[in-house]
Amino acid sequence: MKVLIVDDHPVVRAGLRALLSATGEFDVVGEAEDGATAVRLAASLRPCVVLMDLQLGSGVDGVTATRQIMALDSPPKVVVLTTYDSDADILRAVEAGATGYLLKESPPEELFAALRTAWSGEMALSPPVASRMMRRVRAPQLALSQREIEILELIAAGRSNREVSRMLFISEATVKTHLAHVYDKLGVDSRTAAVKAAVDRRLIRL
Amino acid sequence: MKVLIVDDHPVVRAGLRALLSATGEFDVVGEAEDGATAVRLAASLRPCVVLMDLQLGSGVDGVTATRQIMALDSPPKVVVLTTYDSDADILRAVEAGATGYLLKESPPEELFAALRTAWSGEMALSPPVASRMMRRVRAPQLALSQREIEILELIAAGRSNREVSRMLFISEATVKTHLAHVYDKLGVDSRTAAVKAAVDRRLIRL
DNA sequence: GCGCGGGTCATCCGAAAGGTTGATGTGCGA
DNA sequence: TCGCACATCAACCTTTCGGATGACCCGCGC
Repeated sequence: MKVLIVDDHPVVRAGLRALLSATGEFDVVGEAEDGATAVRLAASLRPCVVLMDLQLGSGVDGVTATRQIMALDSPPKVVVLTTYDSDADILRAVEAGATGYLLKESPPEELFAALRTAWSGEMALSPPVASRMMRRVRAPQLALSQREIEILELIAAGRSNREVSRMLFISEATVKTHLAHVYDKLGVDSRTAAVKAAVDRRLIRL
Repeated sequence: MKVLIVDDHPVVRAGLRALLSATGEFDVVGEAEDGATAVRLAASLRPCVVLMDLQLGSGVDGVTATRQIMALDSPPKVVVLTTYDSDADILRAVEAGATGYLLKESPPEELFAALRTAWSGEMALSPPVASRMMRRVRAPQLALSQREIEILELIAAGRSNREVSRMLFISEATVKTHLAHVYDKLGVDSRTAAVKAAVDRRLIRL
């Protein structure tokens, strides 16, 4: 199975290449350290599966790269391999077209299994990720909407309501309304407390 | 050269093992996924060098594990391999007795070189790390005082100025004065932005 | 002694944030 | 088709925050 590795850490790339190659089952046809290279190599090398880290140091991030790869002709499957299991990351990755989402804390066997599953076209989620998604559908009143997460992330980045409103092309009143809903759902009454609560519950990442 | 790998991510561990073993120069004699195991294996396996990640998921963190390993009889060298190059992390690791500090974004050759250098007893710092150290000795005025950090941590926990003032038995005016100094030092103009800046620079933890 | 940084406090004011209520439109599933 | 969640906006009001001052005390180093 032809695999393309995308990670901004050379050590991790080399490690993954060695790990996958040793099985004999996987053939690492290329490596990319940034999003642009990833898209280019995905188009030219035509791998079966792209193993994608979400945290790429500079330039295009993993989600954008995934979206661009899925826009190719007969695109490969994309399996996200990352450190964090925040709602925001998972949602964006799946929305961008990722066929799998697993954590670096997973055992290697799970990685192999996820690559096989993804290649067959099935969605491959590691247990912690799957349980997060389950909790999300079971308790939708505690979950923030994508818009609310989007706004809360900008708040967490230190932006004012006005800045957020301009960045999202909406009115300041709307930002305040969304934030009021966020405060209500998280049981807090200030932006800073909301950020902490959201980080604690892994709804966003700082 | 006998190496012990300490990292909480099985995928990274397996990758590093494959990478190091492939050189023929390094012999991975063991792996540990947490600090306690790391100390135990360092004592029983007697590796030449311990390759230590600072971010261990649960239990003892990498700095503490390093300190405990250095307290052993004829301890091995400890080389820190981590993602972040924050002042606080570097200082704590070196203070704990680490002989090397390199980033996961370094090329594999640098990793090999650092292991050799550390084994020979020399300090091995990757270039970005070394430059951070240099900047720190040149610009010590960027550091927050203990009191300022104490207040900023409460702010990061979502407390209001009034709550902080009552928790620290000082007036609200004093809290505001301290915060104004913090904003000035961090180059921001709101509490949320200050929290983000401080977390980014590892001045506080969330 | 004097300067300097740190910690403490106060006042005044404008800007920002938060609470409340109510309204409109859209999409989706029962 | 009827709700319901979501996203959008507005007006009003209170509280909080942030900026600009100025002041006092303490410990430390030159």
